[in-house]
Amino acid sequence: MPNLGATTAGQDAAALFAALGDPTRLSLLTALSDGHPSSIAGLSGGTELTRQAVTKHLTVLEKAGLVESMKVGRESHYSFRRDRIDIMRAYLDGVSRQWDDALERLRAFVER
Amino acid sequence: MPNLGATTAGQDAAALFAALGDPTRLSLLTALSDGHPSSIAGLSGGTELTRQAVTKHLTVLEKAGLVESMKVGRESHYSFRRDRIDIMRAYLDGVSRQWDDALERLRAFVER
DNA sequence: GAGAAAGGCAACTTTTCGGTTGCCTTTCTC
DNA sequence: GAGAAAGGCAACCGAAAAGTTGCCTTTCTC
Repeated sequence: MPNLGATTAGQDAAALFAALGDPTRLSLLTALSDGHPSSIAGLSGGTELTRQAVTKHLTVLEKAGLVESMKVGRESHYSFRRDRIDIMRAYLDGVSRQWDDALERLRAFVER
Repeated sequence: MPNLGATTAGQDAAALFAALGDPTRLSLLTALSDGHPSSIAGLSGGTELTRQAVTKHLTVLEKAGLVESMKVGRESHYSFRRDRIDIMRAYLDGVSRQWDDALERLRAFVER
């Protein structure tokens, strides 16, 4: 009965959430969220991860649009894309608002 | 240099995001977010998925705390937990606020 | 009480994911 | 210009995830 044929918006949101659904990627994003664009070497330094592992995670984040990269000389500088965070927050707002509305309808129905 | 040793809060948030990072689960959650607790049969009806597949997804959602179940006769009724959505929104707020702060510091530095 | 509806349990297959290793190219820097 | 630093590319590995099938139990309902 409910529409389970994942909507387009749902697909997008799922891709974003999936990108965030890994502790390492979330750490990378947090590291980038301080505003300093960082190189791959800079981000993998101080970790037990190999440079390639970090590269893969950054690629996932970039494909999800949460991060963007720019070549600077021999380095790749990654930076945070704030607008995408807003998209997800909007999605979560939508879900919880829908929930609020449902509670409201339920209350109205019960009190009638 | 940056702290990549995934924080506790980050771990929690990652688990929540991971639970949402699948189109099917996101659809299930959206279906539940209208406030009607639904049975497994009700949720899998109208999908190409088997009942067991839906059950697995619901288990994932329940372990992540996004959903709770209650036995009613021979049925299991699943419902949405709104408070967990708030946790994720708080995380996203934190990330984007940090970003805002960084921009503010940058602006202050440039204008000095 | 018999058949059907709802679902739990467990084994199994296939795909994806996180990660590593090895090698090659590009760009610095002395 | 030679060596080092930064990183791209591709093959490979092990574990987890997504989904299926088959069978058994519980609860309705006629």
